[in-house]
Formats: sequence, structure tokens, C-alpha cells
Amino acid sequence: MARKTKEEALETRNAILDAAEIVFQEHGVSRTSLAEIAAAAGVTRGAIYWHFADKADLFDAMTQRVFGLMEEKLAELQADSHENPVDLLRKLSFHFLERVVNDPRYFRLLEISWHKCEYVGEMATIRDTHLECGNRYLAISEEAFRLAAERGFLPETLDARQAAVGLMVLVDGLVLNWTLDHTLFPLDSFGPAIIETYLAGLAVPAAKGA
Amino acid sequence: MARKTKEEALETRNAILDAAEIVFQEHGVSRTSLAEIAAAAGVTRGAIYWHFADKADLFDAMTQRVFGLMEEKLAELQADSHENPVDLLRKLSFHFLERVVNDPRYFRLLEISWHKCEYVGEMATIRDTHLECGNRYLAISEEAFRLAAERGFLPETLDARQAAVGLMVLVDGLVLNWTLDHTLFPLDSFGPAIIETYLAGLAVPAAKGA
DNA sequence: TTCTACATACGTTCATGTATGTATGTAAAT
DNA sequence: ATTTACATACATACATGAACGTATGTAGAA
Repeated sequence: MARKTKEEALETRNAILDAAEIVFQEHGVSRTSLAEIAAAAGVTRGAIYWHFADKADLFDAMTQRVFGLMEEKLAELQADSHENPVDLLRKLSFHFLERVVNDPRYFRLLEISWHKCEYVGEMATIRDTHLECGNRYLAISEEAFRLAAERGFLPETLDARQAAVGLMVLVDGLVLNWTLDHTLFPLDSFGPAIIETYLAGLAVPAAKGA
Repeated sequence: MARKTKEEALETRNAILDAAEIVFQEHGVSRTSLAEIAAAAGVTRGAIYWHFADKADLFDAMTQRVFGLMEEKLAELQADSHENPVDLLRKLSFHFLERVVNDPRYFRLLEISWHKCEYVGEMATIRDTHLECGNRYLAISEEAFRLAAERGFLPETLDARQAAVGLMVLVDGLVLNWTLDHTLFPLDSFGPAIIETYLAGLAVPAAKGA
């Protein structure tokens, strides 16, 4: 075999990423060799080393391909104006959960990230990605909660930071456990309901203090 | 070096487990060789292979040593009678969070389990441990919520299973994020407060439905 | 003396990275 | 329109090293 046209090369690259997703999900990141991925993609290691520097680079590209799409959605939702800023958070988290349920590629990536990879060494970049993403979500949520309290939708005494942390860990916990065993509970129905429960708790003035 | 007395041998075994905890935390489970652990413990691989079959067996023993202690606490708390069964859940989750904050060994094990190991192959036993532990917690919580609703502490319309799942994922989410970056928020103050918020939300009749 | 609790030594496997081969696409020169 | 020259997109081959499991050695306890 020899040189392909540019679009054929891009197909090869995507085939490698597709294969990586599946093999990583099956055997975990550290236990899968590049040879396995190559075989699953129908190429040799040569192709992988052509497109990617090493396994970490391949992993990064894989996550970029899937999680990169989330940015637009965020911008889109932020563009809409909400009288009650909490509605933005509701939409955001619901959209995220829906994505996890309906997009198998998104599900795979989350399962790999949470349960099939170690946040260590060169793979720690995924940790940073998570942290960065979490911090952005936290910042948005905190601001929304602050505004909501200011506008009287939530108690004035509300600790916006704490409320934001609670929402984030709740969503994370939902996805974490569902990717661990999706028969444990129905995410599509329980997820939103549980989030609503938490948000309702924020409205109870007596409970938000320690 | 040569043969030690039985208690010396047990010291060696514990030294190996101690070393494993630290090295696993630093480099992740799959990337640490038994040679590294041996070096950190001040022994050779021979000692490790004497006490344990392989890395997975060592890992199991390590988790057993730390998580095994939780059983008694659970029994102790369950023995106490509570007028409001939700108090049991409160105590249980608060105790767990407190443990995470104050017991560095517990923290280490959780960080390793969540972020420094892949739930795959022979290491999947830790996944089963998590699932089993989660299911027990779920069962206890569900029963407690059911009782609480029955006794009028919570709305009759409460979905006990859903409430239990929410509590579990909330606690998991808290620990998960805090082990990921403990500067993100103060677990000792935020944790209980966030749980209280959720529990308060359960008491709001309008919010428990989808 | 025998068994224990290791240390040491050995052989094998396996993944990695690189070096090299090679056929084709592409652009420029003729 | 060919031909030439070079870059591209891989496949193949090779060298290295690391980790593993086991086999064997050994000094002290029982």
C-alpha cells in the first residue's frame, strides 16, 4: 500500500480513532497496545505513528474529537437569555445527561475517562481537561446562582459557590455511576428528577446553611 | 537476609502494602511495576511474590485492609434506632465524608480507586467491590426513605429508590471531585451542607416528580 | 533438619520507538 | 501531455528495554 489522497488519509485517521474508542473501552487505556488498535482499525502501527506521536497523543485527539463539540452547545445556551438564570443550568445539565444517554460515542468517552484510564503521567492531560471543564461549569453555575438569588428566585442567604459545587458533583455522580453500571437506575428519568430535587432544596431557606 | 519470625513477616507484608498505596497513588496502578513497590518497601520482588500471587492480588489485599473496616461502622450505626430513618443516612454519609477528610489512608485508597486504576481485566474486582458496596448502600437508603415517607417525615409520593440513588450519586460525586482536586472546595463544610440541601429538596412535595 | 521468608538469577514475552522501504499523489518543468 | 522530482501515507523490519513469572539459593526459626 502506499500514498492515499488527503481525504482517504483522514478516513484512516478517523478509523484509528474509532478503533481506539472501542478497544480502550474494552481493555482499558494502559492495557491496550498500539498494535491492538492498529489491528482493530485494519492498519498497521505505522499508520498510527504517522498520524499520532504516541498513545497519549492519540488519546488526546480522541477526546478532542468528541468533547470538542460541547463548546458550541454551551455558547448556544449562554446566548439565550433567561429570566431565571437557573433555567440555563437546568438546560445545560439536562442536555449533558441527554447526550450521555443518546450519544454512544459520548458515553464511551465518559466511560473510558472515568473508569478505563489512569489520571497519571502523560495521561494526566485528561485530568486537566476534566478540571478545566469543571471549573468553567462551576464559574457559570456560581454566577447563575448568584444572579438568581439577587433577583429573588432563590434565598438571599444562598451560598452560590456551594450551590454550584453541589450541582456539579451531582451531575458528575450521576454520570459516574451510570457509566459504571447503566442498569443501576434509568438516567433519563432519574437524572433530571434528582437534579430538580436538589434545586428545590436550594429554595428552602433553612437548609442552605451548614 | 533470610527468614524472619512470623510477626516480622507480617511487618514486611504491611510494609509492602504501605509502599503500594503510595506508589500506586503517585504513578497509577498499571504503570507501577512490582520492582518499584519492592524498592519503596525496602525489599525485593521475591518478598512480594512470597506474600502475594501477583499485582492484582496485592491490590485486593490493599483495599481489603482499608475498606474492610467500614463494615463494623455500618453495623454500629444500624444498631442505633432512629425515629426518623433519614438520620441514619445522614450519619452514615457524614461519617463517610469525615473519614475521607481525616483518614489519609482512606483518602489514598479512594483516590487510587477513582483516578489511578482501570476497572478492567483482573482489576475489575475493584469494580465489583464498588458496585456491591453501592448496592448495599442503595438498599439501606431506599428502605430508610421508604420508612421515612411512611412515618410522615417525607411526602407519601416520594420515590424511595430515586431518592436513594440521588443520595448515593451525590456522595460519590463529592468524593470523586474532592479526590480529583481537594482545593476545589472544602469537603468538610460543603459536603454536609450540600447533602442537607438535597434532603431538604426531598421534603418539597412538588419537586420529587419528574 | 526441615520449613520459612525472603534474595538473587534467569529466561521469556511484549510493547515501544525508530529506521527503512515503497508505492502513490501532486506540482512543476519541459 | 509527459516526465521529473518530491512529499505523503503508510507497511515492514529491527533494536531495545522493561516487566513478569519462575527457578534456585540461603540463612535463620521452629
